[in-house]
Amino acid sequence: MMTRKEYADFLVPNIKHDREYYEKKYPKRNLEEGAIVLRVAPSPTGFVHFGTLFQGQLDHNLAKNSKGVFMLRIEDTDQKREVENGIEEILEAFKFYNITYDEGPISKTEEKGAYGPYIQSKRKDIYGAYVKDLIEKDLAYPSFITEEELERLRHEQEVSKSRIGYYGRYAVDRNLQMEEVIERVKRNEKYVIRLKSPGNFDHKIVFHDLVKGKVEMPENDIDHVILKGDGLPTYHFAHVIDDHLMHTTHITRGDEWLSSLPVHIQMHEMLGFEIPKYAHIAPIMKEEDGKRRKISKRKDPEANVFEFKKRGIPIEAIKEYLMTLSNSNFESWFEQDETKDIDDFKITFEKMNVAGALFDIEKIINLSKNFIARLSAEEFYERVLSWAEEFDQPFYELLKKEKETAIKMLNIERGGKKPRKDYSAYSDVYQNIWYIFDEKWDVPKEEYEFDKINDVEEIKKILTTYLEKYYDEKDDQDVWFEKIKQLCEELGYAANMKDYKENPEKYKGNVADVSTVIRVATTSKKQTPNLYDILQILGKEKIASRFAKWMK
RNA sequence: GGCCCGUUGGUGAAGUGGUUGAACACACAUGCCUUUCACGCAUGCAUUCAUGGGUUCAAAUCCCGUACGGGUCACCA
Repeated sequence: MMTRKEYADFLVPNIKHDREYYEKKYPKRNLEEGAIVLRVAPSPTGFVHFGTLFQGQLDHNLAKNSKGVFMLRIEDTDQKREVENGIEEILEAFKFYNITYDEGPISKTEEKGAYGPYIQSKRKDIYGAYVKDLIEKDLAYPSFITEEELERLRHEQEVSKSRIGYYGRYAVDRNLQMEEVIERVKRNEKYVIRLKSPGNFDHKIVFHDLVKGKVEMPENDIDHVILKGDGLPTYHFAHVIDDHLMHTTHITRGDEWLSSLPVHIQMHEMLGFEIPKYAHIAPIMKEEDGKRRKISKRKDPEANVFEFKKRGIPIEAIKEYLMTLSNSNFESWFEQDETKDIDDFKITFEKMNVAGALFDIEKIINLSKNFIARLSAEEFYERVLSWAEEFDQPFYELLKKEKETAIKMLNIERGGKKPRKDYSAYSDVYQNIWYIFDEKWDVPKEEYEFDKINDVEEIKKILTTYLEKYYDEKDDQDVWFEKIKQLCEELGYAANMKDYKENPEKYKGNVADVSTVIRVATTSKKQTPNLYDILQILGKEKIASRFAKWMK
């Protein structure tokens, strides 16, 4: 006959330390009053999800503003779903988005912080210690029931319209005698460890969630698996143990977890742990066929944070968006002074929306446009350059070679109170500036976007007259435009729009039409930033050679 | 099906019983400015807060029912 201690050791063998050891190893944190401890805990099961970033940003902000601690923990207890490089991708994403954590893995083998390991698969001994403690106290038991049997039970319950699950009279293994268990284990039968739930479904528990407010739910009476057949814990158990030992004060997580709150509370109680505060965050939604659903890794490319990097949307824009989703009053706070550090905004749980917001790429693009417009030409250039290095190699080479021209081009109508807002991402740049580079300047005549004036003789006349009689590199913009007007008058076009609108029949056309001819001849496009600036960047020689195509 | 959570314009939302004639931002539309585009400026865009009932002198705000949407009921997180 075994003692309960020996029994626990028999069921969960090779555990080096006991519960007391770990309790002592991870003492209470010495933090300031009001400091909160949070963690983001993604699973390495694929690309990094937008929601993970959202939560990371949120937790980081909350921890920073309370002088608390923000941790990154990797929840890799599902070996079947784990993907190669999953952990590295998470680390990389946090690094790229510049969301820094105080504790957590910094590579697959290294980590920082005194409450680790921060990768769950490395915490097996810890979970084992606590499972054994529960078994000793007869609060957990081995269960031999197979998946097929469980499936049958489920079916039975469905037919009899009973509540589904392994609980109460259905939880037959909870009554197994020690002798029988030992016998079956020795016969090599597979088993898991289940919680011996003391709950009663007819009893209600009332809980206060930081986001959802008061929540009332039935007590948990299901004997959930806490240790799986592979020796790793389930999420429920790992969460309770880890957040207890890491002294997490506030659990932020997606609201899909709300319904398992009763289990988690129960586990805390059974283990004698203090219950942390919970904040169940609404997921980011997506609309499809008039229906809303959670944004999904599989169906929605924009759920992958890498997509924004690839598209060249500044991380600052993404972060602003995330902040707005967290607390909508962020926007007006930030508007007052867009140079301030967004981390200084204090997010509060109270202001978080209880319902899931629809993902809005238009809003992100708008934020991105505004952010890019505020950048100096030099900084914008550097950002585009490093983006191109990774995603558009030929453009990268060109930018490097033609740095000065590129910066001049990016600088048009930049700075000042009302900057241009025509770049929504780094990937927009090439299509807007390519024509300034001689290397790219080889446009077939049919691609020129001449508009109202498209008669070759007339074009030739305008260009020739302009170049020979009016164009002077040294003119400032006002003089330059005066001369364009003079050109118009000489050739029978209205020099200003008002005159033209009053008496359109008196003129061949107007100053806009004439400007368009010059614009198209130099850039091939009828829509460009300020023509004067473009002509200045090119210089007389290049202008002349570009005009030449039409002057033969 | 059981158990939970939610519902204010196309979108994010403000709103916590009475100056709400429902802020603000994005999107959209129109106009102005203008050498094109972009910017900027102006105007418009929910006669009403899913819906039915109730409480109240007064409801988007409080209560109840209904509908719809979402989540969960795994040895996945």
